[in-house]
Amino acid sequence: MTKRLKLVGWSKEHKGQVRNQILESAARLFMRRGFDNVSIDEVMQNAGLTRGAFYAHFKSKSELYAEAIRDAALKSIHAQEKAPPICERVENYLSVAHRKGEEMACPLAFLVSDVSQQNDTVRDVYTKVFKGFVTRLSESTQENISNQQALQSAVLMIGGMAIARALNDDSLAEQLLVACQQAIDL
Amino acid sequence: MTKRLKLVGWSKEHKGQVRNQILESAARLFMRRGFDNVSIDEVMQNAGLTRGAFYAHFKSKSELYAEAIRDAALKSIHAQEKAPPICERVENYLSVAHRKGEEMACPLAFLVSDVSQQNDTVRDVYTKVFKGFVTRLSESTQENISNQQALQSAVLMIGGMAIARALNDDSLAEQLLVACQQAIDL
DNA sequence: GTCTATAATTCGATAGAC
DNA sequence: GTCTATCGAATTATAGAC
Repeated sequence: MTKRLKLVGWSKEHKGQVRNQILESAARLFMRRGFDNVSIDEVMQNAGLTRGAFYAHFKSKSELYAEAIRDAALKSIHAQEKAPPICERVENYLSVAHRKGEEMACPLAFLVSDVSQQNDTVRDVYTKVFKGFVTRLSESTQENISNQQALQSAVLMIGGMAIARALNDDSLAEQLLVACQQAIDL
Repeated sequence: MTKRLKLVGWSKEHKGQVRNQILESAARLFMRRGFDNVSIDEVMQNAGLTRGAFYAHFKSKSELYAEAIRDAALKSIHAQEKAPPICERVENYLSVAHRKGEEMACPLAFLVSDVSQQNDTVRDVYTKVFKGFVTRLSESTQENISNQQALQSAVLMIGGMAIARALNDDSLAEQLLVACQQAIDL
């Protein structure tokens, strides 16, 4: 079903688009239900394809998972950079909307303990994304904050969101998110 | 295979022991690999039994998961109360040993995102355990700290440990744990 | 209460036609 | 590259003997 226009070279572009569709479908599903509760069949259906086509793009489910995390992180960063003031970014991150995970979603918070059960490749991607998160946090401040302060803020954001998502008490969760906002002084 | 001594009434006690063995086996396995990567068969084998006996103690895998979290939390609390000074408890919690999860393990940190994918019953147990964690934190201090301060400290402990476990960089993880310790002022 | 046996699914990955 | 078909493996839960 590949679009093949030899004169225009549409094929390569098309494959990139399909790969992107798979990655977005995967990120959305993995973020909601974790690695094990998402099947390749489901990912491909949401991308408008069938199972068989999967292995032309990724060599395993685990590789897809790692790439989906990397991709979701890049897009989450891209979305964040529309709100330049750092305090506003923190508010957006620690928002009720983010907790519900309907729009943007940060894999660092949504998949913490999920990742800690995965192989080294996946955990390497997570680690790299986390380092980027911390670096961007310290570079976004006017006074150069210490690396330790950036780490603390990162924990309050990522950890706070992760815990808020686990709680089955909306009121307590909101209270928790506010407390984390207050604790972050940048 | 039940021990039935009608005169002594050993049977009920025996069932309690078996249930406890299952719960401990489950907690250890769930904490390491999450809900989906642990089979009932495995849990029962580690408890010295076979699959079929499982449903005489729990009505589903999900119920076992909830009970295992509750049980692990109770035992984790019991272990913590051997170290009265609150600062020492924080150090123990944010230790490299805890991150490796070989001895005690806190389900709040080890299963955060795992729980956020489970049903209301499981999330209710998690929420109740979390509330107890926060309450005990504020009551352990000499000056009555605010509820907000207790929430912030809880996030730094639980969230910090959860993230440290996901990272595939021991040095960075240790740095993170130290940063969380420093941020907690009780 | 515990065992063996099995029903009923589900899923990851591969093979081969187009 | 994408499809259909299928293998092989694993899992939850139940049934029935002891």
